[in-house]
Amino acid sequence: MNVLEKIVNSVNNFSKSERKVADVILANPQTTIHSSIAALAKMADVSEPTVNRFCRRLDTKGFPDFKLHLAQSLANGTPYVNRHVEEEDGPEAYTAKIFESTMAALDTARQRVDIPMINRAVDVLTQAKKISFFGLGASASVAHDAQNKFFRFNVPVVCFDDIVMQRMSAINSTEGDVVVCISHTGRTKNLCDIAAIARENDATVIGITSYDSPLAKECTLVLSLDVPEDTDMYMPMASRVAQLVLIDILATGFTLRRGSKFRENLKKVKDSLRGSRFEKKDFAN
Amino acid sequence: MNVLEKIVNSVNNFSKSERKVADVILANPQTTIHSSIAALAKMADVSEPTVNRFCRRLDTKGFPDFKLHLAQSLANGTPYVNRHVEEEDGPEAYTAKIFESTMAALDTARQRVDIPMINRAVDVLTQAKKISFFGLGASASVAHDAQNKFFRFNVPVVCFDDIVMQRMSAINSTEGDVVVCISHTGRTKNLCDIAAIARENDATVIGITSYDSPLAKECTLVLSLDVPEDTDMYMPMASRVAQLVLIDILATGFTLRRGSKFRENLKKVKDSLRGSRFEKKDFAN
DNA sequence: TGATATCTTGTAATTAAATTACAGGTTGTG
DNA sequence: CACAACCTGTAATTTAATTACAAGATATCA
Repeated sequence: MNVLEKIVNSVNNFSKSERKVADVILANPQTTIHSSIAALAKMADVSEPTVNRFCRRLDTKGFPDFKLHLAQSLANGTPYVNRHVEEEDGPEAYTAKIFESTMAALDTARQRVDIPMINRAVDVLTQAKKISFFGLGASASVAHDAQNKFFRFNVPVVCFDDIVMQRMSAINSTEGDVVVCISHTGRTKNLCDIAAIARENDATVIGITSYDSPLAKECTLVLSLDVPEDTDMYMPMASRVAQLVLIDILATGFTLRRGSKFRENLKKVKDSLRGSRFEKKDFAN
Repeated sequence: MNVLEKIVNSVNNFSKSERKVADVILANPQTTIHSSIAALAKMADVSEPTVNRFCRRLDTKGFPDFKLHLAQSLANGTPYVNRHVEEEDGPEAYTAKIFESTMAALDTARQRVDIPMINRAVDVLTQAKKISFFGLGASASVAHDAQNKFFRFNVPVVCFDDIVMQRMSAINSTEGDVVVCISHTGRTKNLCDIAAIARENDATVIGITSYDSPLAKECTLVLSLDVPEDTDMYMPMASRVAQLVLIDILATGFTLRRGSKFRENLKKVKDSLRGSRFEKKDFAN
C-alpha cells in the first residue's frame, strides 16, 4: 500500500504530535521528501524523535526510508488518496476530499481492471443483435447513461429501471442478444434473477459488478472494478463513477472496433443536436 | 528525465569507476535505494566519494537525493494527462487513456471549482422546500443520479427527463423551491426555457453548466466545471463524470450541514435495502 | 479523589552516514 | 620523458538520524 494512503488510514492510531507530523506531510508531500528530519520536525512543531517514531509506526525503517517510500508514492501519478470526510470539514475540505477520493478510486480501478475481459466484452457488444442495460437504484443512472452512449451507435438498445420491464425484456431475449447488468455489490436479488433468466434464454450476460458476488456467478462475463466502497455517507459515490468510466471504455472500444467510417456517423448524431441548441455565435451577439 | 534513463544515456561521460557504480545500480536498482553509500561503494568496489561524485554528475545534490530520484524512477508513475484515443489503440491503450483522461479532467475541475459558490448552493439546497433536477440527453442520467442521492435525505425531490414534465414542474414551482439545471454546454434551448420559467415563478435556479453560457445567464447561481470536453468520440465522457462528482459534493455538504443525527437516518435508508439483497453470509454458504 | 501505571514527548548523547579536503596515482600529450 | 589534467582513495569533518532516558501528561482503578 501507498505510504500516503497508509498515513490517511492510520490517522486514528496516531498520537497528537504524530498527527501534527501527518498533517504537515499531507499538506506538503513534495517539500517533505527534500527536507531533513530537523526541518520537518520544525515545520510540524515537534521534536525530531517524534518524527522518527512517526516513520516507524508506518512500518518504515526510519526517516530516510520513509522519504523513499513517500517519493515512490508521489511518483505514482497523483498523490490522491482516499481521505474520509469528517464532521467538522468545511466546504473547501470536503470538496477536495471528494475529488481526491474519486480520483484515488479511479486509480485503483485502473490498476485492477481486467483488460482481456474488456476486450471480450467489446467483442460481444459489437456482435450483439440487441443490447440491454439493467440497473437498480444508484446503478440505474449508470444504465441510463450507457443507453445514451450506445444508442448513438445505431444498435438496438434498451434500458429499464423497472424490474417488471426488465423481467419481460430478459424473458424475450434470445441468442445474440447482450444483457448488461450493473450492480456494485452484485447482491441485489432482482438483478440476479434477471441475469439468470437472460442466460436461460441464451443471451450473453455481461456483469459490471464485484468479482465474487452472486450476480457475477450468473454472468457469462464479469467486469469487476473492486473499488473500495465509500461508506462515509452511506451513498454510492466513487464506485458509481468507476462504473461510468467503464461504460466509456466499452463505448470507446466499440467505436474503435467499428472503424473510422463509423465514427463519422457519431459526428452526425452529435450534429443532429444542433437544432436544439443556441449556437455559440447566437449567444455572442 | 528519469534518472535511470539518464544513467543509461550518459554512460559515456562516466569514468571507469563511475561506470562500475552505474553497472551495479542498473543491475540492482531496488537494492540500491535501500543501501547506504558505503554498501553501494563496496558492491561496486569503489570508494565512497566516487559514489558521491557519480551522484553529482547526474545533477543530484548527493547520494540521498540521488536515491530519492531513483526511487521515483522505479515507481515509474504515469502522470495523468489528457491523452487522446487513437485509431490504432488496443484495449490496453484506450483503457489506460480513458482512465487517465478522466482523472486529469477531475483534477482540472478540482482546481477550478468555485468553493464559496458550492457553499451557497448547499445553503440553498438545505433550505429548499422542494428540489427538482432537470437534464436532457447525457445530463439526464446525472439528474437521475442526483435524485437518487437527495431522495435519501427525505426531502421532496423530483427529476424529469421529459421536457413537457419539466415545463409543467417549473411552472408549478414557487418561492423556496430549488431547481437544478444540468447541461455541460449550457446551450440547450429547452433547458434554458425551464430555468427562465422557474425563475419567473420565484424558484431558486442552480445551474451545473459552463460559466459563460446562455443557461448560466438564466440561473440564480452557477456551478461551473469547465472541464475540457472530450471531442474525440463525440460523446460526453469526462464532463459528465465531473458533474457527478459535483453532485456528490453537494450531497455531502448537505448531510454535513444537517449534522450527525441526520446521518444516522441515511444509514437507515441504506439498511432498508437489505431485504432486497443477498446477505454476504447467504452467499458464503 | 489520589496513587499508580501507561503512554507521550522532548532533551541530550550517541551512532551512523555522507561529504569534503587533500594527497597519491594514473593517463594522455607534447 | 616530463608535465598537466584528471581519477581515485584515505582520513577528517560535518551533518543527519537514532537511541537512551527522564519529565510530563493522561488514563485507570481503588
